[in-house]
Amino acid sequence: MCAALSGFEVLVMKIASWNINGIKARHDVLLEWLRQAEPDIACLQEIKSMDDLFPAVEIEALGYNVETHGQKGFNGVAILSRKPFDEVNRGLPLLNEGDDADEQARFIEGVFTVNDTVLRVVSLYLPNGNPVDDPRKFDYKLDWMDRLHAWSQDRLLLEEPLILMGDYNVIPQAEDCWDPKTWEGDALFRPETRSRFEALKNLGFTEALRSSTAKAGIYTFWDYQAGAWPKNHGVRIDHLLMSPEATMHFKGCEIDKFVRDWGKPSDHVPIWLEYNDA
DNA sequence: ATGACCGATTGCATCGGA
Repeated sequence: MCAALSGFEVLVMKIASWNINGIKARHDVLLEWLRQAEPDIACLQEIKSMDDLFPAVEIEALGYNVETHGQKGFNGVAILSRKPFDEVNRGLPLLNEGDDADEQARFIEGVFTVNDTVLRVVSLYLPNGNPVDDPRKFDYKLDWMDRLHAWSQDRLLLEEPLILMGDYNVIPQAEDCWDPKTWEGDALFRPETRSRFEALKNLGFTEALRSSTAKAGIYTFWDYQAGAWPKNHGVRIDHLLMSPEATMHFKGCEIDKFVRDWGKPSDHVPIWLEYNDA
């Protein structure tokens, strides 16, 4: 109201991340959440679909541009945006030339224009890493985190608003899970994993949720098994990391827990931030 | 009573997820 009266418009964008655990199984739930939550940008993980089979028609009918980086059966990420994409980059670069190619679709970057400035948004699905004694799993996870670190160092040199959002498969601290003892030794909670997440943040990122609250027991994932949801045995593994230039626009962070109570839910719930574009 | 999982695949069992 005041902004309108004073002659300039303050707009707040809603930018969300959600591991939907399969677009085929979650199509109707996703559409309902898009209608209710009305995000301006939504980063999706685990679409479990090839690009040309992604059901984009009804999503586009709600006003979204759709860009995917998918593969058959597993993984796969996407970005839905009401703003047009200026640029899309798929896949996280390798650390060294000659390294084995990464066949897994876990990373997509969208570039947008907001009030004549750049906004970069990444949807990422970091490897789970279990079991830790399998190098194809845990070493792959740690290597992927090293690649994300290197890519982020490079991007931060641009000094632009940049938001890295997604399913990190990282429990940052003991208070981010129901029972730390049950997670000891798990790839999501191993010291090698948590120290890499800390190192990534220490490049200069601000974690949206933790800049809003220090409360324990805030979760974004509840396993389908063993009544984890009704018992509130959750973990906080979906994170939003903001570059300094993005943090200046940060207004708040929320988790759409209510979606976990809907029929046929994903095991993750959406997490989103408000981005003041003035 | 005390909470027995879910999604994708060419499948009617297996894998991957966390």
